[in-house]
Amino acid sequence: MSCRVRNSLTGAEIKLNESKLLPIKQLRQIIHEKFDVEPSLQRLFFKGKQLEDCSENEKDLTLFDYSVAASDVILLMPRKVLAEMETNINDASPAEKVKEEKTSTSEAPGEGSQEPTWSVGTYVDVKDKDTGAFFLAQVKGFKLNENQSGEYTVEFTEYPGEFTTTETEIRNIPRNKLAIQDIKVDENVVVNYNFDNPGQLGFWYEAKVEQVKRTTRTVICTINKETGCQVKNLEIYKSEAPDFTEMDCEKCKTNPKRKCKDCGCRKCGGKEDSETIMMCDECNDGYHLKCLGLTSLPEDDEWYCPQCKNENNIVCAGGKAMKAKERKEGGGRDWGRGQATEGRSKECTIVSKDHFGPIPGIEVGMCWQYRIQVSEEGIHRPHVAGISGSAKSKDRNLRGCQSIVLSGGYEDDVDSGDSFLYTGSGGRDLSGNKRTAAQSSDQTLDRTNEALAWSCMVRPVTDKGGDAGENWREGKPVRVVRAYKLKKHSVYAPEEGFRYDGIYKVKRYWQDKGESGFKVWRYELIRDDPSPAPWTEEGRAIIEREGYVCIMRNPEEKPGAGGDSASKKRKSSDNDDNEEPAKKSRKVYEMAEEWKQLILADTRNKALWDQVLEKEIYSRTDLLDQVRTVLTCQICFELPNQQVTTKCGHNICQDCLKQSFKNEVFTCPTCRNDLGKDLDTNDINKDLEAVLDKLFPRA
DNA sequence: CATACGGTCCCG
DNA sequence: CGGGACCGTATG
Repeated sequence: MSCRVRNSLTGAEIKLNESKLLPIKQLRQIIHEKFDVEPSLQRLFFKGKQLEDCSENEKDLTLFDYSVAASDVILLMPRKVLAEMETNINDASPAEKVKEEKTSTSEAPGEGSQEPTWSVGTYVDVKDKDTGAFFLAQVKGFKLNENQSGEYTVEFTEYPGEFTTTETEIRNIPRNKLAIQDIKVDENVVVNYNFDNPGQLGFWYEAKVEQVKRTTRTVICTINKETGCQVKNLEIYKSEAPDFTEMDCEKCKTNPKRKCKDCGCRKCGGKEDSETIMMCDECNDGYHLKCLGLTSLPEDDEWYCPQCKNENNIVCAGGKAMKAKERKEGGGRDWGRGQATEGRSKECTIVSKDHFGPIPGIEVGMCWQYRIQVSEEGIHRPHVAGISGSAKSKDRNLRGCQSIVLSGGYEDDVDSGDSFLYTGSGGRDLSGNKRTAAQSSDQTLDRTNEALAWSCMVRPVTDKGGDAGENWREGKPVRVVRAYKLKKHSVYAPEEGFRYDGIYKVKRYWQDKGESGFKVWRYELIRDDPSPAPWTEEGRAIIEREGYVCIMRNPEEKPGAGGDSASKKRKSSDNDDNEEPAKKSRKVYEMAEEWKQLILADTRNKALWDQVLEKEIYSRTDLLDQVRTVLTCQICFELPNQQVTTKCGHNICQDCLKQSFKNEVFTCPTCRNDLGKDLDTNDINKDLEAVLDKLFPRA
């Protein structure tokens, strides 16, 4: 056995020539000798696990127990005895004058009298030169080096001794978690990643986003020049890198005081008056208005720098359009950017994919702008298909159709509200990558057609059809959604979007000759739902009372046009004092009174709830997203279970917390505050539990 | 791998 | 403004 141990903070490594049965206790002794770190201060990691001396039944654990193989590397993270970390952990107020401390490194600032970005005493994140990961540290001193850039002395919380580092290696502690929709390609973010064992908890790194996969809520990014690192959405924070490092300029090290044409104005190199720097929509280079000879912002939405304007005789709308042209010859069309092809940003998990019957939390009359949202809610999962279900499940009870959508796409459909005639799918020529087409052949009783037949209580299911007669209610419950497009054929269609109309049952199914002349499968469904239908007076009253409105996916966008003009012409300036002329009133989501009461009752999380409620929220989904974002347990990255609320105002699963304490990690996983050993891990926040049970009902 | 009652932009 | 072409994506 010849594995290695690496000291994560110094980068030093030792090679072990011991047996696989080396007890962890003895490993600690070896490390003590070689690295001079006492066993009690050693935190040893392997494949995301922290090595422990013995198992629960007091048995000594060995390298073998952790499956450490030759060529593997065990990481040593020395732990400094946690000094009372006092206050101001998150108080990284920039550019505060350094107190005239006696620190050996503190010299009289040079003539430029550059001020430090971080003051002495501040807790910050500092990049470890060896691993590239960021660790909590305290600023101890500051001076200017010969290159006129700042040099700091810092002390890591978990490692003894002082280190010098440069401004570019220091960040404010990240504390803004990013929702998946707020993560943009090419942006810098802070992620938790484990190089040895991706997917497991690791260290915090700064990463550049390559790709956002909203379907799986994961992000592919580049960490330490290693591309393709996959990170779960909930582990991603906004980078707190100071503004001037946003591009990480190679030339000037993004020093704000130095002129640089790469990261400043292309013409003069200056970085002052950043709010008057315009960015070219083609090459993204910046130019001062004054350097262009302009006094005000141009009227046009797009703007191209002199170079790009000259290079392209036909001014084209930037990268996107160019790419579309490259993709396909002839015409240069630009498809596939719409909601139809966007993919899901989340998946309903409160019920399984093959769940029959209503979805907890989804009421008759609720309405969404796009099919994809209906899919996200778990009501009707397929993206395009009208019938959801399978007839091929091993478990006969799972054969059937969970849901259908009435979209008016089949001419043989007849809608009478409380009952309707539905047409099966297929019999269409979809070649040429189409999603719909005219009937051009006979439909067969397979796939989803067969599934829908299984929803009728008649057995066996055969291509002779079936009629349940009086017993129609014994069929499987089918969730029914009506689309606005149905308006053409039916008065029961919603005004806009896709509306959940409740449970229907398949009374009978039979083969018939369709209007097209080809054979189609037809189904009669009858409503069987305790909630009144949306088109009845009673139903309308409920919709009114509960405030169900069509939930828009992009509330910012006008309902009509699809034009997207990201009008961030200017470089982000911290305070936009030129207020937009009174925004059009948008429909804001009003949550049910019952929810509000429960939330108010959770007084321990008042700050957190205030934070959620002060945001502009447009829909129930929106609200749940926000709640999920602020409440996610930072250890397991799920919504907390049996959660304990810390004094610093964060929520952790009881089990996660206990495990953390067992590993002698006593810092809050969210803000790294010292939780102290006196936090009662049995003090479950029942008030929060009540809210979570209501907002995220379990199946 | 084939299928699918979306959604968008282009064009007439 | 309406119809045609056709894109990515979830599902079985």
